[in-house]
Amino acid sequence: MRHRLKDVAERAGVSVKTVSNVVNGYAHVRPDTRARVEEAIAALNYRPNLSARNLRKGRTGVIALAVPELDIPYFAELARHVVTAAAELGWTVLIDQTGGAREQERVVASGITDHLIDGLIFSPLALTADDLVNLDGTPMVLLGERVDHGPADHVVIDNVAAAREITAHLIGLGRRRVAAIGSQRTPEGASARLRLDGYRAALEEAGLGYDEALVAPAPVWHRADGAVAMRHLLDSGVRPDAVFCFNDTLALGALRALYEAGLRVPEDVAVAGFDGIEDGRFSVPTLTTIAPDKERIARLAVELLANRIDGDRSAPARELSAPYRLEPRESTLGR
Amino acid sequence: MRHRLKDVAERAGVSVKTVSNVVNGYAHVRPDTRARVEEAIAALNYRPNLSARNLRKGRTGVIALAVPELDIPYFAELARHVVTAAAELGWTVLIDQTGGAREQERVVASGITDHLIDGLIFSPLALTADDLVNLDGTPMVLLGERVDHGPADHVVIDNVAAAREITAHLIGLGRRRVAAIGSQRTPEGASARLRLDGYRAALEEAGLGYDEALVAPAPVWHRADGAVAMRHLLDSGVRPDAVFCFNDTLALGALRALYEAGLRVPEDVAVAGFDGIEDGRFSVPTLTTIAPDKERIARLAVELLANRIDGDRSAPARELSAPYRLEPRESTLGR
DNA sequence: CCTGGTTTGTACAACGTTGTAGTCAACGTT
DNA sequence: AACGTTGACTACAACGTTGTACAAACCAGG
Repeated sequence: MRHRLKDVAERAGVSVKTVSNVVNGYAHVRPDTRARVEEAIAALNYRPNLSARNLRKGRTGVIALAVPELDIPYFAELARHVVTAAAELGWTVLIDQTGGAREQERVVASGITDHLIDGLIFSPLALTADDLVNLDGTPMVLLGERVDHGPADHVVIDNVAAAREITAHLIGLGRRRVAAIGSQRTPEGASARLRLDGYRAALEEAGLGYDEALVAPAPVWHRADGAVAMRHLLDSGVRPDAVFCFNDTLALGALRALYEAGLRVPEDVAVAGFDGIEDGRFSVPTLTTIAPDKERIARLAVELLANRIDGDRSAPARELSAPYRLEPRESTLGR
Repeated sequence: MRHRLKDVAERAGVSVKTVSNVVNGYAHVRPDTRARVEEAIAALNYRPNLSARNLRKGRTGVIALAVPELDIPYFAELARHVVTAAAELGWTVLIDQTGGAREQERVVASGITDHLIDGLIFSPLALTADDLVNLDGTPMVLLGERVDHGPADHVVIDNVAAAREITAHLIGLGRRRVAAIGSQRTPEGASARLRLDGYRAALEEAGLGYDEALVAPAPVWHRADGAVAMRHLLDSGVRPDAVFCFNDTLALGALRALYEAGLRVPEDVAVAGFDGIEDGRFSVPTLTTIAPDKERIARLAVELLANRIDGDRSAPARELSAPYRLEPRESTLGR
């Protein structure tokens, strides 16, 4: 049985609005009145109807987080932090899975969730800036760099610098044939492009040539794709002595393929990933990676969104950068 | 700029209700009227206000999924399937993280999400049947077996039989000192209790004694806890030749600890897990596990909830069982 | 050409909440 | 004693939608 303000009001012998005032913490309510109302609220187990409140206020208290897939650990970990950060500001998070499909992403971006959400935190894979023009004004914060300088707020990490740093780490270990796994030819694969740029920059800085044959594409970045790409590299006869995988799941797949091929990591081939997922701390061997500060990313995104929702919606788009850390582990250092 | 039924009505030269009828597919609208209205809807990019619709209809089209932690792979994978299954029935899923804390779980169960959701799919860790009496009628489906025969619908898998089967698999390989990792003494740890029962049953069936010293507790079931428990077993000098871990993340931690101790898997110690998470297909070695049919679990849960929401709310609680499969891999079979 | 039923459309109220405007009493100031 | 100010509360309307009740236009059959 659900009760309404009216039921509480009748029980407490006051007007509906007074109950509303108590619920919302309005100051000018006599203590004894407040007590009576609170007693009635407790007795009836009253809970406000959010639909009605939203209708009246034009706010829902819900934000959406759209990610490609929840069972990619990076996104799951990110989601956890977003939910936590949002909860601190009194928001509930509704999670959308886009599957990374452009059409689905466009539907989400154009507000499929309708008036149910106050704002959107969006980690797009396939979406381009063009797809974003059609927004009907729902505030949005983008994560990652796939949509370069679109019309919305961004939280990014410096993919180029991070990729360069981890590639330099491999080179610093004395490796000379450093492969890369995860390149993408599609115009949407901006993260892949940036990480490839960083990889290339590090090679050139070290005076090593860029060799197309050492770069293996991966249309999707799952474990299985990493394993396939690694096998492909080994079969092609190029014999790398190190691999930089553009994310951690690719790297875990690559580790698996190397194990199956009877190669030792890092003695024969050093392996590095990107994302800093929890798995990498327990894999055999543990995985060297670039660990973006996910908590910070989530917090910045939520704060940007809050500013946009509560503040000036026509203010120019902001771009904030989150820090990352190189975490060297067994897959490059050995035990 | 957001438009309302009224705006569309004015543009099409009809009443608000007629637009509403078009939007809701009401049959008796003349084709030319319908066309005019649809033109206006398209021109204004009209989207219904869900808060208002919900207020009027008493339905929100949103269900919640409450899980302990999203970055435990099992729950992330489950969440993905629930989101997919719900989408097919036109529902949006709101994901709640309870952290497995009893207080938080109670808050969620008692309807923190208020009138925003039509129903709840709940995978509780710490909650007991007593905590569930206070529901204000929001339909709920429980996953797992932590709350035995509570007042709500359940989707379960046969934990005892599954645990017995995988333990028997270890024994069938000739192992005689089969340890277990993940027991819990708290009254809430029902899954742990059931899996321990299955483990014990398999031992007795094989004529092997149950040895308390071979059972390592793990208050939480993360990778790190599995590693700690495994180290503890090794240090205690009991020297198992196989380990059944009560979930896969514990098992991955155990694999890691065995690797650090210089022991070979499965030659020295065979390892088995429970949950069938994706990681287990790519770990070194790959992980033998019990794989519950998560897609089926999600689908059954969504269907049970749908029946409860649309149908008779006072019907007796139903309990459905989902199948599982033993998946033997390298961690017990070798390569 | 009337009758009775169906089709197509409209007006109004209601869902539960909160913002605005207002009432009335108590208070302090001049 | 008359005044404005403040505190405590209430009545009413509105948020955008849809169910109910009804009116008008249309159709078929006699």
